Amino acid sequence: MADQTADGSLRGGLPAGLASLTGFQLSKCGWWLEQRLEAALEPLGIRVRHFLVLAMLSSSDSLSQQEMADFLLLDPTLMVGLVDDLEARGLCTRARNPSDRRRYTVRITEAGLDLHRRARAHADDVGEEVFEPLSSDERRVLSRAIGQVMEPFWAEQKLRPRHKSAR
Amino acid sequence: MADQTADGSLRGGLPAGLASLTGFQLSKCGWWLEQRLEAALEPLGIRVRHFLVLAMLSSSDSLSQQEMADFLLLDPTLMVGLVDDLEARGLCTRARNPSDRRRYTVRITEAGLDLHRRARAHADDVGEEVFEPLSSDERRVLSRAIGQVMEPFWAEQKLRPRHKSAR
DNA sequence: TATTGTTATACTCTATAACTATA
DNA sequence: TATAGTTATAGAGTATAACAATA
Repeated sequence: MADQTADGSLRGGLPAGLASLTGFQLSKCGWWLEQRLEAALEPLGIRVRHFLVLAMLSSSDSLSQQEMADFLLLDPTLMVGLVDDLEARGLCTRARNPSDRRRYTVRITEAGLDLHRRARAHADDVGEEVFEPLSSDERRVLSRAIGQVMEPFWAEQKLRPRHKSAR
Repeated sequence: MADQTADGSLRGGLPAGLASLTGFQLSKCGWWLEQRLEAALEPLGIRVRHFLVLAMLSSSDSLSQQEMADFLLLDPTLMVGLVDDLEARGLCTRARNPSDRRRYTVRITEAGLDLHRRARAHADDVGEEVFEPLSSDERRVLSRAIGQVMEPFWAEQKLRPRHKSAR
């Protein structure tokens, strides 16, 4: 490992034993991005998870609460309050699915699309700032690599029975 | 965005609105790595956070509990029990720092170094599996990119006063 | 007066269990 | 019998506050 100093720490002061763990750094990077986005979304009156729901709905005609819980790796009981919040603000609508009346058909509204656009702009800004040390080429490689790494995860996730999913 | 299907979802079924958020994927990737490592370390009788403490100590002569809490972004009160656990198993030692008797001088033992080596091997195995879709070149680029992105974070973290740190 | 480490407590968040309605 | 959604509750995890010892 390069950039190592005499006392075993790297530039920035992180001990080498930690700095050399890509998983640790990646995990904290995800945490950092989330914290910054949480702060950036505060003026819009939503949390990151609301934004993620809007992001899902913005690219799908409609989704059920269960489907959304699966994608976000959240417990289905948490989706209740989440969709409640969005519905109360007119950002999405809930309607019973005619072909399976147990399910809701959740759809994003015009107001929801608008808020999503603004929130997405904030998310992109945060990404710009956090990934600023990288060249645009490096950013593309990073983005593509993460997507490629996660593909088998999402595929496996899809096959897993709901009631046994470990979160 | 490539690989998009008619209904707005990507291969693997993740809605495009989510899949295109690198931050979301990166965040879940960190979560996935952590979950898998948690499971891999169970036979060793330690959790990921114990491993991270050992990893720090393995590359430093000694550290105080405060320093370790800062590096791991954990509340200092949590370090008490964590070091308790390790000390009880003979994996580290606690001694008062002679030059500042408020601080502990936490040092890793031979048994601690041995357990760290075994845990690190598990961590590397998990990394191998998760990053398997990438070429070794891509892995190097990814690892280096994450480290580069996080450098300013750790530098800023170091400067931040302890009692005001937001976690 | 400020800081390290500690304990006990309060709080936040999430999962669990039980329920209704649909299938 | 199983699943979608809901509610209330219990549990895990974390931070907060207060303290002792030291600087």
